[in-house]
Amino acid sequence: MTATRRGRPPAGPERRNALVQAAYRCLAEGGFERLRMRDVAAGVGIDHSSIHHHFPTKQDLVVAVVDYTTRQFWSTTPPDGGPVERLRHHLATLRQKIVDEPELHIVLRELDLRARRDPELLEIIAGREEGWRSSLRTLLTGAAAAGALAPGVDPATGAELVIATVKGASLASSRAGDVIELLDQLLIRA
Amino acid sequence: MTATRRGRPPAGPERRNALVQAAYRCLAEGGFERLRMRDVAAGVGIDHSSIHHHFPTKQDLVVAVVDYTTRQFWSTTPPDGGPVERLRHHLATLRQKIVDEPELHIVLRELDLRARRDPELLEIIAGREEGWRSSLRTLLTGAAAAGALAPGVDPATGAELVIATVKGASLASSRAGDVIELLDQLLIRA
Amino acid sequence: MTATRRGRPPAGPERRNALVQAAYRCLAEGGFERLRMRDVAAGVGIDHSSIHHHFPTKQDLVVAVVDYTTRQFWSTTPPDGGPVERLRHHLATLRQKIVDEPELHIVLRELDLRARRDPELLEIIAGREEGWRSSLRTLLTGAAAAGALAPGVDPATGAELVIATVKGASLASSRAGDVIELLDQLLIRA
Amino acid sequence: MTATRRGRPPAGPERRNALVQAAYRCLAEGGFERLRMRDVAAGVGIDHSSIHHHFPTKQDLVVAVVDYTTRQFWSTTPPDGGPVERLRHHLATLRQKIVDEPELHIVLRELDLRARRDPELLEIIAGREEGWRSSLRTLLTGAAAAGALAPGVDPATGAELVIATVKGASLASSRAGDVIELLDQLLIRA
DNA sequence: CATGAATGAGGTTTCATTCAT
DNA sequence: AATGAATGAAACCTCATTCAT
Repeated sequence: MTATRRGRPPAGPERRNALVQAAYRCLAEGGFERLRMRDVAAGVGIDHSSIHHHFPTKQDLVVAVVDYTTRQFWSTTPPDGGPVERLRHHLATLRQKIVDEPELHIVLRELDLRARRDPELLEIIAGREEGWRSSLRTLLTGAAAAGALAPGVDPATGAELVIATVKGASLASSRAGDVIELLDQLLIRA
Repeated sequence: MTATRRGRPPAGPERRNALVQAAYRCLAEGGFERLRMRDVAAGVGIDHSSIHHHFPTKQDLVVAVVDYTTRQFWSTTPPDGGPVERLRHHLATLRQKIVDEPELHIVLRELDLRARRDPELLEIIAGREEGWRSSLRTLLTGAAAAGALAPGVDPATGAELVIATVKGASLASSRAGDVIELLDQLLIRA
Repeated sequence: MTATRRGRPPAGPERRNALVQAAYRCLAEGGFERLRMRDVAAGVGIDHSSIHHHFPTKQDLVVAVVDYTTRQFWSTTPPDGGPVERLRHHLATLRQKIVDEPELHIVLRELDLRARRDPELLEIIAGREEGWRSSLRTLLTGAAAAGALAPGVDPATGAELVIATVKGASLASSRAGDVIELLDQLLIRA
Repeated sequence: MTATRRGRPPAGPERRNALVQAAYRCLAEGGFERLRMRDVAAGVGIDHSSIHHHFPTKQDLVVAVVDYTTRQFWSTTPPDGGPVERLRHHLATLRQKIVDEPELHIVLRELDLRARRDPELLEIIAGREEGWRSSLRTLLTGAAAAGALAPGVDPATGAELVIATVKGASLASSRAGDVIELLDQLLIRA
């Protein structure tokens, strides 16, 4: 067997990922306000000073977490089908994710707030969000062309509405399902 | 005589309010992550150890800020008129406030996140939000009765949609105006 | 009796001075290499974090020590008499100080080296040394005018020789007495 | 064949020397206060943990640097000629070295201070200095016998004066030239 | 009420060193 | 020999809090 020896944590680049995920969990639990290098280290079972071997500074770790978290969110496999179906599917996926993984969205909201005072994070997050935005616009434009959009809805503004509602709904995940369903209903013609 | 002493900053309950407002400003600028008793004290020009005469502990100050901030938000003079007009007016007021005072809403989002780990805050905030919620329901029910609500919209769910959208829109105040206008348009029949 | 209560360290500006002197002692014992805020604090019997109440940063403390140490050195009451007597007296005083308080000069050498990488210290030290230098020049010029200087000695260069020899001699205080005596003998005509 | 392996940095004893010289450069730049194994390793392009294959501990490296540095200084080829010429030549050489290589002397002063708290270094340095001292005494005794020494100068004390002045002068290399020239002039009869 | 001094827990980071590979 | 990962002690600094004045 070529398995790694037991009793030793498997080092290598996996350790880096493990740290990022541990930091993500800390963030989900206590927000930036309570993000401590010690706790992150404890999360993977190493000494807190060892983190600096992988991430020279706390900010470096934070950046990695932002990258990880945003990637986590915007990695949806786009389905086939017409624009209306794809839009519906997208909204359904969002709804499902908020219900299934509420922490992910909580962390994303935490990032939104942090980015206001951290240009480095802002750049990453804004970049990722821009991808989402343009994707939404494309879907809405397609739906509009198919005559399936509620009348008088500008696709660009519609995209903003979706983004805003999803973000706001994620702050109260228990009601998020109904909210997004209603948004779907109002936005797309039956 | 109950006159304030001459030559001294007017202490008393005004000092308490000043501290709360200073804390609010700190919160708007740096979030809970960077809320420091020292900075709050500096904001009103007193020594940081003096805060404890007004608020025994930091948490006490935070509670007071939550009270102040939520009061700030839900202090809208309800207009006269029919339910539809009142609903429209309410949405317009929300839109205006987000655009005019974006920090207020940022602080409210900060509170939303903090409340997840702070039952004391949760109670206050949830209480205030419940007021907003029931008020929205009343308006929407009235609008529905007047036949002015989009068909198939449950007033309770509609209230949640408004809350979610307003919260999410406040995270990007520059686009909030259009988003809430579109929400109005989709929700209320012309 | 208006004496300060026993059992409590007498606070006030004395504490600041006590810290500077404690830092001076640490410096004398271990040099900058081993200068620790903890040890300085222990030297006056307070918690190490309390130092920051008096000196926001370590560098601030270091600057204060430099000020204290250099002041310590260049505070010689100039005697009356002719230039030759004053010069002789000055050299005798230097000799005495090196023998009596070797640590003072060790610390001064430590400062000389540190100042090479610390512009803030350099400014202070260079300023003080310039005072010494010009004072030496004056004395040597006076001695030259009185025909008491060794022939062919430029007062300015003579001042540098005194400075260099004193500094070097302080590195081996046990031999410093004889060295400075010899310097006196070579520099000043009997 | 004892040839070095191709394509690899020539390891072996050369690596050891390279490390010592890198450490010397670090010392010249930042003193003991800022001497870091990491920086030394970076100076020769290897990982910092690899140093320990050549020097088990930092102190071992320091000892090697002391040996290297002191050897650097006292490796003067003694010239032929009479004692007076040899003395003059020696002083001229010292002057030249301070002017040409000021860092060498700065490092030596750094060592003088460190040796006060490090018996191991003290032994090495004192041993080397003793060689210099006795050599100076011999030269001065010779000069005295030739009637070329300033009257009333004890060779032993004269040697101390030279040592002290050279050390002190090295702390301000820009003025060292004139100072040592004046010392020569005062000590040796024209 | 306000302050200055002090505290102590805890934060991030640094660094020499060790060890398996 | 060299490396990457980990360690643990220790460094400077921050901050809410307490207390005597």
